[in-house]
Formats: sequence, structure tokens, C-alpha cells
Amino acid sequence: MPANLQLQIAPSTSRAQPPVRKAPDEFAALDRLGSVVSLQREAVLFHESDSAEHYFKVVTGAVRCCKFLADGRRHVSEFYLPGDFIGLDAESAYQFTAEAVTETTVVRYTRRSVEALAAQEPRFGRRLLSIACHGLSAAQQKLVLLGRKTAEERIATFLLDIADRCGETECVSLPMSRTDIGDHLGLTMETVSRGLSHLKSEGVIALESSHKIRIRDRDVLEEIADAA
Amino acid sequence: MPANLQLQIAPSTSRAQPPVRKAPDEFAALDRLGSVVSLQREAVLFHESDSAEHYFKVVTGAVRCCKFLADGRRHVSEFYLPGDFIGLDAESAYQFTAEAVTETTVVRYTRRSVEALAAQEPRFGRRLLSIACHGLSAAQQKLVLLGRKTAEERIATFLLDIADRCGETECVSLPMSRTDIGDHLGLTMETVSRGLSHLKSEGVIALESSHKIRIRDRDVLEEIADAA
DNA sequence: CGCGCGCTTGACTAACTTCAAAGATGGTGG
DNA sequence: CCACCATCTTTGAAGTTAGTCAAGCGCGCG
Repeated sequence: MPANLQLQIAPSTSRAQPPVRKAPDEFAALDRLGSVVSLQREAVLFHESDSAEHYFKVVTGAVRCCKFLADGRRHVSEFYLPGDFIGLDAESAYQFTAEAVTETTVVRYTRRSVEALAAQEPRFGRRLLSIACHGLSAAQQKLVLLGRKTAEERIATFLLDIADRCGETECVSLPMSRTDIGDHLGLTMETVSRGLSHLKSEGVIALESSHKIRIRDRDVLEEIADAA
Repeated sequence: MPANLQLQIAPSTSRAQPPVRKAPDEFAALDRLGSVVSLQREAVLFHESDSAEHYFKVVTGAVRCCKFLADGRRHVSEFYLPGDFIGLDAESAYQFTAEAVTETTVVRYTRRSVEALAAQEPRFGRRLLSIACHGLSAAQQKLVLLGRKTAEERIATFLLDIADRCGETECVSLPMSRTDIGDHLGLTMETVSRGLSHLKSEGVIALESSHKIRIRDRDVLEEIADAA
């Protein structure tokens, strides 16, 4: 039944496993069915509660998914990077607003075509399932992060997460703003900035530019992230 | 494809819909396949990373699912109340430790029997799917709660959530301790207690006993919870 | 080259936590 | 059945972390 009772939230983000996105590409067959869409910075892919007609896969750039409280407070539930699949979590309506963080290209698939391929090609179906499971586990990790980790622990966890998802061990590109990161980690922009500055002053990371960090001592960063 | 790409975290907790648990009971056929288990207060149902052999349904009492950081900090990812189904989120291993909050009885099913019934009985399969989707949406709401809500907003949200899941509009029973609630909401026991005291002093709730609260002004409680 | 936006940094404030003690609660055994 | 004890809850006061407000810097774009 797990084989037909799976749902998902987000791309694979659990740090323990190799990124799902780097596995051999079962999406190849699907790609022929999708259409490429170019998005300007801040362009909206879909709004929360829009009818969920499409799935998307990020090709270049980055997408953020957000929820809002009545008074405008924002929470960024996930960043989607190249290779990540968006929309698996939607039932009939999208649960978030999705926006391009930078100039971004995505492939857009109709739900119909994805569903058909999943039905026809078991490997592809299982692959989606695997993405879903990792996304679920990632969401659970995020609950612990938001509920119980300190600012610096959250930042360290975030950096390692992004690094692993990029397949990079050293140099990490952060396309999103400090405000975006803060809204993802339940912090303010200033706290994110201070946290990065502090990690830098300790020699754990280096800031090559404000959107490019280098991990200088991964062991220490992991210790901080895992609250050892 | 959503029909065979669903996974789950937790019972239905989104406040907008009627509780799934109160729908006509497609579990009847399954119940014959399960065995009843009685649990003492604090008894462990399963540990995180145990091989996931069983699903459970709470009959009476309450179960909490927890994750721990290396230094012992705890996060309670969910409370499961009578009618709630536990274990749908597990792939091959459980993602949490599950413990009885009070004296509790559960029905235990083998994964095999649940999977067989889901395959054989489409209504049952769809029901599980529906539980899964609501659980997912609930988890997303929790991310916003932990990331962006204040202590009092979290407490108000929690009370309304529990009330709705019990099918009660007024009198809510809270079987778990203040510490359990705190670990669920990302707060300390003391902050939970102060929050409840404050809501009481404002006349929004009444505390009939420390584990029994009465909602006296639901409109105000909802305003607080939704950060209007 | 200069302008604007985002990032950094500092000083202060607010919210929540921590530490501590007193007050309820409920379960148990005499 | 009641009294006692352990445990949980409430409340107070002090301490910490992160948030707010504000100013200056620097990068990238026009």
C-alpha cells in the first residue's frame, strides 16, 4: 500500500541520502511531454488555492513556495532548485504561492500527462513516490528545526541542505535574499545576516560574495546543525 | 496520479473541513483484521527507525509522536486521538517514536492486511488517501505556526485544532501535559501555562480543570489563531 | 560614475526561556 | 475514606535570544 498511498511536499532534502535528483533520469520520457517556460525574477508560477492544473520541474534558477498569514507575515515552505519537481503535494488546488526567486526556467507538465506516464511506466511512478517520501521526511525535519533549533543551528542546517541538494561540498550558491532565507527559517533578515557573519568570523564558512558561500569546516558546520 | 502518489504524516487536522474521522466508517472491514492492544501511560508503541511492521488506530486515550535532537531537545510532531490512524507516513522504518500519553488502547494492523484491503476495496483506499492529504496539509500549517506565529497564536490554534478533531465546539479535553503541548508548539511548559492563563483572564476560555478547557468565545479564539 | 536596493552592523526592545518557589491535582496505601 | 506524597501546574523574577529600529556600506545596474 505504501506503493499507492504516498504524497509529498517538497524535493528531497534529507541530508543523509544521496540527492534523488542525481539518480539516472527517469524524467527523460516525461520531458518530451512538457513545455519550457521562462520566468522573470519575482514572476508568479501559481497562487495558493488556484486549481492545480500543472506540475513543474525547475531547470535553471530557483522557485520559492510561500504561505501568508492574514496580517502579511510570510512563511517560505520550500525552495526548489534545478531538478526539483513542484506540485506533487497539490490535491485539486495548490497549497502555496510559487514565485521565481531569480530568472528561472521551468518545464511545465499537465497533470494528465504525468499521471498517464506514472500509470504506464512503473519505474517513473516509483521515482515520484521516492521524491514524495523524501519530501515528507524533509518536512518533518523542518518541524524540528522551526520548533527547537536556535538561529545559528537553523542557518547551519540550511546551508548544508542547500549544499547537498546542489551536489556541492564546498561552494554554495544562494540565489535567494536574506529575507527569503529568514522567512524559510522562521527568523528575520537581520538574524540570518548576523548568523552568517558569525559563522564567517569563526572560520566555518567564507562569504565569497553575499550570494556565494564556501564551507570551510564541514565537520563543525554539521555539529552546529545537528545540535551535538 | 494523485490517486497513487499519496503519503501522509498525521491525522486530519485542518480546521476548515469536517473531521475525516467522523465520516462513515470504512475501517469496519479492517477492524476484524486488527488486534487490540492496551498501553499504560508512557508505554512505547514503536521507536524511531524501528522497522515499520504495523499500522495503528487509536481507540481510546492518546498517542504522541516525537523526534529528538542529539542533546535531548524534543519535538512532538503530532498527537493522535481516538479514530486517528498512525503509521501511514512510514516507508520501511518509522520516522518517530510513538508513546501513549495516557492509558490508551489501539488496534494494531499488519501492513500486509491494510495494503491488501486497500487494493481490494477502492473506497478504503481512497479513505486512506484522504487522511493522508489532510495530514499533509496539516503539516504545512504547522510549519507556518512554528515559523511565524506568536506563543498565544500557537496556543489558540492548538486548542481549536484539538476541539475540532474531537468534534467538540465547547469543552475540550487535553490528555497531554503542558510540557507535551510545549514540545508540540515549540514553546516551554511555562509559556504554555501563561498563555492559557492569559486567555482565561481575557474570558476567551475557562479552565474547568487543568486538562479540561471550555471555549467561551470561539470568534475571538479564531481571530487570535488566524492572526487577523 | 552615481543611484538604488539589499546586506551588514549597532543599539535598544520585546518575547520567550530559565530558574525558582508555591499551589493544585490525583493516585495510593494505610 | 482520607491523608499524604509525588507530580504537574501556575506564577514570579531575572536572564537570553532574537526582533525592531536605524544608520552606513557595497555591489550591481543603468
